[in-house]
Amino acid sequence: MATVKDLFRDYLGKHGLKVTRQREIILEGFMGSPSHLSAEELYLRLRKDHPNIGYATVYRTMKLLADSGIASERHFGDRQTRYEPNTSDDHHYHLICNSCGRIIEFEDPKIEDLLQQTASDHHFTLSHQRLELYGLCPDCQAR
Amino acid sequence: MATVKDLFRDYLGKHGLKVTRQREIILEGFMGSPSHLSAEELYLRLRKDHPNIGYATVYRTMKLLADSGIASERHFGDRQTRYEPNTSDDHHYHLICNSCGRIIEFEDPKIEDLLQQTASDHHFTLSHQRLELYGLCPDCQAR
DNA sequence: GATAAATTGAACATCATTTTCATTTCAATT
DNA sequence: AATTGAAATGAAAATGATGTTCAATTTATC
Repeated sequence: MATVKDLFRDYLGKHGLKVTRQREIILEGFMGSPSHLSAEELYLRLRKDHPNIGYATVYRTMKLLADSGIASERHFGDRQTRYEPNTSDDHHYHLICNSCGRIIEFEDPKIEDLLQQTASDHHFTLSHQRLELYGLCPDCQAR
Repeated sequence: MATVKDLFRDYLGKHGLKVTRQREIILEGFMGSPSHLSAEELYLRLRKDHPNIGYATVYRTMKLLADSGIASERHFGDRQTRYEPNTSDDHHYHLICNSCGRIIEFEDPKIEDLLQQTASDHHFTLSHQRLELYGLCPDCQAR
């Protein structure tokens, strides 16, 4: 089976780009971290084991991961761009706690259908979608 | 009936803030412009008739409009924060063309119900939500 | 109208991200 | 294994949206 690493190598090859030590390290670091990290957060994590990896390289590589379809860019409330690995069963949405920042993912085929229907009604062809619910999680309500 | 202007004055008064010429000009400019303008775009528009209004003042006032509930901040694909007037019949969503940037608003009570249901399932109390569909509008598909 | 507190505008600060550019690395070839 | 040209790297500087500072001005209240 094609691993994510293979996918990335493929993508690089087909675009005249090179497989480098840094890109492999960054991909591994990304796959082995919790989802929704920002480029900076990933940089800080990688730094421990790889103090020689540059800030800009992490930014550049995250863009490549997004371009290659391995990751998706996400924007939540704050300023930073966050990345999450793309799963094959694509569409999921987010439930975000305003207080503790907890992020819960969920899916809903019924919602998905309705969204697709709406797009069709307006004669749009959809590329991607964003759905986020913000509120207080049970724990934070308790306080 | 209370106009938006009255609402804003009220808000300012109750918070020990002052009604100034600039704030009134900015509010009027905002209400008289297409929705989804960024602070910078509004600044550029206002500048024509009011060359003496400062950049920072527009930013500050837009924040006030958001705080007072008159406007809502929105983040679409790009970096800029955009503002839209708050209507009383709150929840609507956005359909955005990747190519020409056109923004279409829509509502859907069925979707709204499903979202509310999802939040309940996770014992979340919702504060706000964000739903955006990105794709190509009919015109841009034609090209 | 005097007064104190809030606001303004211009310049500067900030924060995430991007770009520049000299140096290094990769990969295809001799 | 050495050559070579294109692409990548890292450090520093640039960028772009937004925030903040501070002296000068304006507003609301007395």
